[in-house]
Amino acid sequence: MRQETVENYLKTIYNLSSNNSAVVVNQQLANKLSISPASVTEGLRKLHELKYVVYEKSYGTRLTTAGAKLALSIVRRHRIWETYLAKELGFGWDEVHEIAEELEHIKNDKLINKLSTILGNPMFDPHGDPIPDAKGKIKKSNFIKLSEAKTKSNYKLMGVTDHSVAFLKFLEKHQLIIGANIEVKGIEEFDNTIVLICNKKEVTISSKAAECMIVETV
Amino acid sequence: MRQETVENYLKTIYNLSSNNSAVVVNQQLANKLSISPASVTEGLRKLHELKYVVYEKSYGTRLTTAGAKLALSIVRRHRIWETYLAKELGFGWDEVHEIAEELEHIKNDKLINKLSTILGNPMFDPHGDPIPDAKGKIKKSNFIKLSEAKTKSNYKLMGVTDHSVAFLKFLEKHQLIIGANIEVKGIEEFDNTIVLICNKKEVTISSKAAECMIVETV
DNA sequence: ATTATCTTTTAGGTATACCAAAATTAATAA
DNA sequence: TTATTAATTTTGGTATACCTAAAAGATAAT
Ligand SMILES: [Mn+2]
Ligand SMILES: [Mn+2]
Ligand SMILES: [Mn+2]
Ligand SMILES: [Mn+2]
Repeated sequence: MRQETVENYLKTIYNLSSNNSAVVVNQQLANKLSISPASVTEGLRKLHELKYVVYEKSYGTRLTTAGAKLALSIVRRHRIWETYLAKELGFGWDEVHEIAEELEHIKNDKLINKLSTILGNPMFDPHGDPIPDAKGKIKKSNFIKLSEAKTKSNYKLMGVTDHSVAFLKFLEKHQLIIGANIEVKGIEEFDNTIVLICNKKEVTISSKAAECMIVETV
Repeated sequence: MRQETVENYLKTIYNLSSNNSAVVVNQQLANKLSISPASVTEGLRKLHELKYVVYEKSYGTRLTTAGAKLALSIVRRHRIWETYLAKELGFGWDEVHEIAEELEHIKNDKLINKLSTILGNPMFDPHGDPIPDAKGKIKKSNFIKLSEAKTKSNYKLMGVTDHSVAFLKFLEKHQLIIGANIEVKGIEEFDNTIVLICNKKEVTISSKAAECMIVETV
C-alpha cells in the first residue's frame, strides 16, 4: 500500500473516531475519503494486514497502537503546517487546510520539529484543534459546542469543526475568530437558531453552524 | 499520468538537456529516474501524447514550450524550497535536496512566491543553481568547471553539479563553500588531480570532483 | 558491407488503487 | 418474526506505473 494512502486512511479513521465513539464504520470513511464503499472494504483489509487497524467485517474498524501512533504523527504534521502557514507565511485560516493536506505527507521529523520550535511549540492550530507533541501526546480540553450553550451566558470561541472556506469566511466576516468573546442573547425555540453578540454586533447563527463552533464557558 | 510522475520526468529531462545538448536519450532518463529503459519508452510516449515533449522513436526527446514551462516551475519550486530550508530553517546544503524532492510537488503559487519574497527573491539556490523567476526566466551565467581551470589562477566557487551528501560534506570539510576563494596551485598531468589553496589550506581535488565544481574566474 | 555491440522498443506480466453491479449481511419496521 | 431497507462485501473490471525478456534498430569496428 502506498504510504500516502495509508496515511490518509489512518488520519481519517483517527479524526472520525475521536469525534464519535472509537469504532468507525465504512460509510463514514467512504464519505471522507471520497471513494466507494467497495474500495474502503479493500483498503481496510490491507490496513488490517499491516496491523494498523483492527477491522471486524461488517462491524467496524479501530486503530491499533501502531496505527494511532502513525495517525497522531500525521495529525501533528498537518496542524503544525497549518499553524506555520497562518502565523509565519501570512495565509488565512480558510486557506491553510488545503495546502496542509499535501504538506502533511512530507516525512521529516527534523523539519516538523523545527517549524514547531519556531512557532513556540503551539498547542492549537488556526482552527483551535489541538496539536499532538513530538511524542503524540495531545492536550485534552473540555469545551462545548455553541449549539449546547445557554441563553444569557458568555463564551469564548475556541475552535471550529468545519474547515470549509465558506464557513470560515462567514465567521471571519462577523469577527468570529478564535478567542472572540460571545454573548448568547437568545435561542430560537423553533429551529435552535442562536442570536449572539460579538464585538458589540448582533449575529444570527444557524443551528448547523452552531454545531461547528467550539466554545469555552467564560 | 499522475501529476507527480509527469513532473519528475519533465524536471529530469530539463536538467539533462540544460547540461548537455537539447536532446535527451532514454538511457540517461532511465538512470536518473531509477527505472528501466522499457518504462522510459512508455513514459515518453505518454508525455508526447500530453504534448509536453517531442519524442522521436529511437532518437531522443526534447521539451515542448508547454513542457519547458512546467519543468521550469518545478525547478523553481525545488530551488526555492532548498533555499528556504537552508536560509530560514537551518538545514545544511547536504540535507535540503532530499526534502525538496518532495516539497517541489506541492502546487501553490502563492506559497512559493511568498517564500521567495521572504528570501528576497534569490537568484541562486544553496548549490549555486539559478532559480527561475515566477515567469520562468532564468539568470544565465558563464562559469566554468574547476576541471577546466588553469594553474596559478584564482577562482571563486559558484556552484556544484553533484548534490550527494558525501560530496557536499567533503567540500564543507575543507571550507569549500559557495563563494570561497580558490587558488589553483597545480594540476597533476598524470590524472588531472588539482591541488588548490582555500583559506590558506592546501586541498587535493580529484578530477571527478573537479568536474562537479563550478567556478568563476577572479 | 558485415558483424558485433549497445540502445531502444515491444510483448507479456505484476501490484496498487480505484470502480460499478450483484450478492450478502445487518438493522429496522411492521 | 418476517419483510423491507440499508450497509457491507464480493466479483469482475479499469488505469497507472512499473518490470523482465525477447525482438528490432542504430552505431561502431573490422
Ligand atoms: Mn485542517
Ligand atoms: Mn492528506
Ligand atoms: Mn536539488
Ligand atoms: Mn521529484
